[in-house]
Amino acid sequence: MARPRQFDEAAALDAAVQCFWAQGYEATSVRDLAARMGITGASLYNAFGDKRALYRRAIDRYVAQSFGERARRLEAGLPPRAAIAAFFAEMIERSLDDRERKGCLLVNSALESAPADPELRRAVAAMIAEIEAFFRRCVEAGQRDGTISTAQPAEDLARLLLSVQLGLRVLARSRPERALLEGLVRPALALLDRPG
Amino acid sequence: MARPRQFDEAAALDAAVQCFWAQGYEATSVRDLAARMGITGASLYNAFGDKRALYRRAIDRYVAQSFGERARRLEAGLPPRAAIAAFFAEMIERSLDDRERKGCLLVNSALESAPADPELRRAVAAMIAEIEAFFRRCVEAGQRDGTISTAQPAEDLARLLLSVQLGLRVLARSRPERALLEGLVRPALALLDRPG
DNA sequence: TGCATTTTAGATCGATCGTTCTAATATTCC
DNA sequence: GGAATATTAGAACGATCGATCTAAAATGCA
Repeated sequence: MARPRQFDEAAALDAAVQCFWAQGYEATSVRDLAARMGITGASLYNAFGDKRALYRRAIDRYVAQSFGERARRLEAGLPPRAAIAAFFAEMIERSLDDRERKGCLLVNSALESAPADPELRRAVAAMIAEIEAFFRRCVEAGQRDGTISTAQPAEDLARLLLSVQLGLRVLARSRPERALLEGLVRPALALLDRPG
Repeated sequence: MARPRQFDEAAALDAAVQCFWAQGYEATSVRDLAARMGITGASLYNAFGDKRALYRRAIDRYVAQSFGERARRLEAGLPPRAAIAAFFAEMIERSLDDRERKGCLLVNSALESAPADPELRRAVAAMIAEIEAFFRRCVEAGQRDGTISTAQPAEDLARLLLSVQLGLRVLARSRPERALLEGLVRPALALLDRPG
């Protein structure tokens, strides 16, 4: 019927992720976005709606690619206790390799857009709940096969791991020091080994 | 020699704290600030320099009043293990009372202004290090008097507590649920009790 | 009281914000 | 090939951004 889209929508979305990730929502202008995405403002609005809708899609894509991929891979390939350890180890390496100090887009947007947009807030909360659910599945499986302590309920241990992960992401943006990050993960993992 | 300042500088700074706390740096305009502070734009620039300098002073004031006050009070009035527990308990209550979901201004600005302003970044990192030092003093004192486990080095335990605190602050903004926050603190405190 | 100095209020600066509009271009179906 | 339609590029919109300027008002010291 009509002229097909000339640019690669997925690649453009990846570029938008980079923008929002590096600068945050407010500090990223639509002109920044269009330039990095290699399209014009009109095409951006035509293809993605408005800035807010693009942000939402960028977050979705980021979470699916970074957390989703890692959770699936580790949960399928490693025993539960090792999957948790590997999850944190990968996060530390990612954080230390992050020269731009971008941190985690999900954590960033959890803070930046908390009060403003209720719908986005709910979406972010749901994504954080998915991370919690990953930890919980690992802890429960580890408790069943005896590799993780049952001194604390799986529910609470998963919540602790979640908060450690979020805290690590915050800390890494401010002080990306290996000793600091590895030091805090050590006692968290030791807690899982506690006899009970 | 000249006309004295007509407005209360401390009160104006408190109002600026409220603005930056609720909306973040980028989303707060100088006009917002001036209106909430009860002064005009010219007075704001005259008394505080520019928006960035005001932000910096607001963060300093916030940290001195919220964390500084609490750390001094708890460290002086409670045994170390109890001081840590009380610190987290107060933080949970504050988070659940926070209807505007403002979270912690220090954590917020650790993420929002991480890449932009190196000087501010260093200042925020130093303030976070002060929180770490508070935890470390408590853990070391508790290990000396036998109320805190020595199975993990005080250094690592303090880092874990720091990351749990930061994570709790992030989580509370997204999901301010008592069961969630209390659940994650429970295993963190249990780790301190571990025999060793 | 009068001079020096600072703070005030409000207009105003150029730049940039998110968004939309106007044409021109390119494509598919008939 | 021609009509219909979507996408393109770029100008343009009003609003708002951080910051400054101009006077007028108000104070402390002589």
